[in-house]
Amino acid sequence: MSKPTTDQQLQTLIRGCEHCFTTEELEKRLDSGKQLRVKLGMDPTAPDLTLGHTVVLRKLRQFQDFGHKAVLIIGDYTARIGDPSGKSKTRPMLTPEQVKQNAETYMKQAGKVLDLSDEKFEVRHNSEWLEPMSCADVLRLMSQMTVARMMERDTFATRQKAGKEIFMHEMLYPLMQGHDSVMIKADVELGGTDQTFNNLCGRDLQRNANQPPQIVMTLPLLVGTDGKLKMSKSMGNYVAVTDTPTDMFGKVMRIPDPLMRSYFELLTDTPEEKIAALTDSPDANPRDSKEELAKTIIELYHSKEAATAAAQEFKRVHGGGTDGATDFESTLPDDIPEVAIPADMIKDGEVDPLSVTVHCFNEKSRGVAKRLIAESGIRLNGEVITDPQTPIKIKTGDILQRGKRKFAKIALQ
RNA sequence: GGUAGUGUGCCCGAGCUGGCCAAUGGGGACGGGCUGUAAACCCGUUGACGAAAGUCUUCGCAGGUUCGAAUCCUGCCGCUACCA
Repeated sequence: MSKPTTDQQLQTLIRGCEHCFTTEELEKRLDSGKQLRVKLGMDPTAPDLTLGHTVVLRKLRQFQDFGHKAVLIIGDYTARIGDPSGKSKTRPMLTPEQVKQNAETYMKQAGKVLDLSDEKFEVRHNSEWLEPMSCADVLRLMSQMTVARMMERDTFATRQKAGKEIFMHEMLYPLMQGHDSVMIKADVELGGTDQTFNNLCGRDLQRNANQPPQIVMTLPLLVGTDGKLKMSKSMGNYVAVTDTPTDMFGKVMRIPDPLMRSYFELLTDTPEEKIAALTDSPDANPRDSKEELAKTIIELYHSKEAATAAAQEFKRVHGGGTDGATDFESTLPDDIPEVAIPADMIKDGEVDPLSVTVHCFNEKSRGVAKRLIAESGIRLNGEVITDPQTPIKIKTGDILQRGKRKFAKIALQ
């Protein structure tokens, strides 16, 4: 394939971005023909990647495909502050070992999207230059920003308004992140829209350091499976890139319909016309469109076969209008975790319903198990358990079910 | 440093003229129903132990008053606002 023209690159790169500061600069920089250094910051505290992370990673990959270099910054030093965008208060200080381990996991997972070859990928830790800074260095850094400008930042502004505390050191975060850009001479920095301020900071600092300011491209935040909040691990509304095909399928099928379009746009390469046909057309059956979405995503992180298999399993388990095979056995998912039941829990082949429930599903007390049973939420081989008192007969291979989608395969010991 | 206010269960937030408070309400979460395991909607549950009666632990922390305290008093700590 011949080298794509500046214009082709530009069109592809801009697509899907929320903002680009500025497109003209990007065009000029691409036109120079040199390999651009495209920066992406990574927080070493959250090693499990979600589809939310992949939105930015996919963009980075596009740059790589055009021959540019991805520069991953591991924010091992900035993690000590904690990004003020997050709500979490004090962050535990990470040991170098933890950072290393987290970074490895990250890379392993990011590798599903990125090209990790040396000529297109570089990793740096920001402790490399932040750690040795003297107080004078920090003063110099701080003198480049005014309080007023800092307070413009939405998270600071809203917190201020809400009467929430803001700590001085938090204001250092954007500066440090910007300083990273200076140190690695970034041409472009990518990030979610919540990073806009931080990334723009880099432009100012670079300008002051007589560097051409980086182009800042921000990508939309992926809404989580709950349909409301930004996808994040802490909110539990995420799909992890390491999720099994079955899990991915189930989670994607459960997203609210209106989210389909953005998922297609941000997470897949599906061409616009097809997206329109699947999501906007009145003929499109939303269920089928969503299945298509789920399969497309699984293909990206697993394989085509896995995608098809997951779809079939889903149909079978949830009886999506198939041949009426509704007996209990045939509607079980494939991968039910096996739970060993300790011998002392069993008496004459019977167990106390409360104990097994707590044991199999890790409930936090017998009280919640009791409630679940009272609410007809616990089933043994498809039969609802009605009385928490009556011991139940149990044998290896039995299926205990909690709610709609938690299962455990009994294994007596 | 001064003055005023405030600190409640996963979160927000009532209660605070003492007992009827394990503590109203909302959100979230969970379970059931309806569905396309979507959304919306309806019903229910949401401190621990107990079959239950009941018992225990919980309203920033530590003491005190009282038959009895989330509620009153004292000290401490945190947060907020105004003033300095």
